[in-house]
Amino acid sequence: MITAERLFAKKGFDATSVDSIAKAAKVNKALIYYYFKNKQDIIHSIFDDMQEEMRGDRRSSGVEEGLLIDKVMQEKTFLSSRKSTLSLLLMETLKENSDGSFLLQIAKKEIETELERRGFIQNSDDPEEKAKFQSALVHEFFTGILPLIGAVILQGKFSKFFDMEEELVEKFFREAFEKSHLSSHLEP
Amino acid sequence: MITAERLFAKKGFDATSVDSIAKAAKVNKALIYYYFKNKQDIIHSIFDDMQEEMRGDRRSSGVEEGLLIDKVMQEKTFLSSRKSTLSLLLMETLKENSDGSFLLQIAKKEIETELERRGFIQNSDDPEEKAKFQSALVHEFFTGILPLIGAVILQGKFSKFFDMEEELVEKFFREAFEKSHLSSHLEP
DNA sequence: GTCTATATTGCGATAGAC
DNA sequence: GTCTATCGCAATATAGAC
Repeated sequence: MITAERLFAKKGFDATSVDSIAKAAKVNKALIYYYFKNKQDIIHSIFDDMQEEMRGDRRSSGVEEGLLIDKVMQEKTFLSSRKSTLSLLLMETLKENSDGSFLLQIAKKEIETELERRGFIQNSDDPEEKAKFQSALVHEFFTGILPLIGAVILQGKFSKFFDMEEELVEKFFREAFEKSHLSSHLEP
Repeated sequence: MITAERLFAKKGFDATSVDSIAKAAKVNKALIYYYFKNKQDIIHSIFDDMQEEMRGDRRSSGVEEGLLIDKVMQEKTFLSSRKSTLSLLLMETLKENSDGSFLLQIAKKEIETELERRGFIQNSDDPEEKAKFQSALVHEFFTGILPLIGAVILQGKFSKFFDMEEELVEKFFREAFEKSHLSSHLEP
């Protein structure tokens, strides 16, 4: 499945044949159809796995102390280990056909955990509290998660295209993210 | 071609057959191959058109005065009119196979124009000046362009998923973008 | 320039032996 | 569970009449 994931990320889901997956994974194609109902089922399983992994509290390994930006960059490093899945997830989300629920589901979980930790109240009856929560939700998704995912996926292409060392891009991204998103965190 | 663009954005490039394009555009399939060398040539033409359109100074119609955030939201409205192309562009950029040059080329043009307007010096011999420019480049791309494009493409899905009025999402995005990206604009 | 018809290949999916 | 062989179809692309 990890082979399929890599191929999907490379050429896109629709341009990747089950034949090529079987060949790359050195297994028989019929075997794939023994474990997966059809091609869609493969990508579906990949997304399910990702969702599961995000649910698990990998943050337990992280330090609770330290600068916020350090935690974010640690999160970025973790996401980088799932770069292929993220690419694929975003690609499929962009299709108008898709409702984007896989990506948004994962983002929702991440953001809500984060916001509750910071003292925001979800599902409040007070319209003002609710608005604050929604505002923070939009803020986190569009100026937090999106740049982060974008950096994970596009940093390499960016550094090649602009002929900059990847470490330099990483450093500048760190500064930019801290100055823009992190410094604009709202109080609940 | 605008029909092809819409279908590509809907199901993705590879999942869209030339047959379906011909049918949707109510033209003969062979006619498409008369005007375009092959399927790739269609998407290539779409991207070329986009690049051309971005080169044209549509900004001439915009006001020079007014709040920065107003200009940005005006830019966002313009980009929304090219939502399909943007989706397609981003989808193709995400493939590891792609070098992402189409999207980055367009972004480069946009950012460099913007940065020079703000007094940054490109291609300076002074390493400090150069670093400032590169830092701003990273800043603009990852915390400026990316959230903007993301909002154009995903705002609709976001509002459906979280059951919020699209106008409300738009309003919160405006606030978030102003507080995060715009307020962190660096001096040259 | 625009159409019909068709060549040709590649792909998803399955049957059935072991 | 794992393999070979193959079916059926859909997709890209072109030939050639008008």
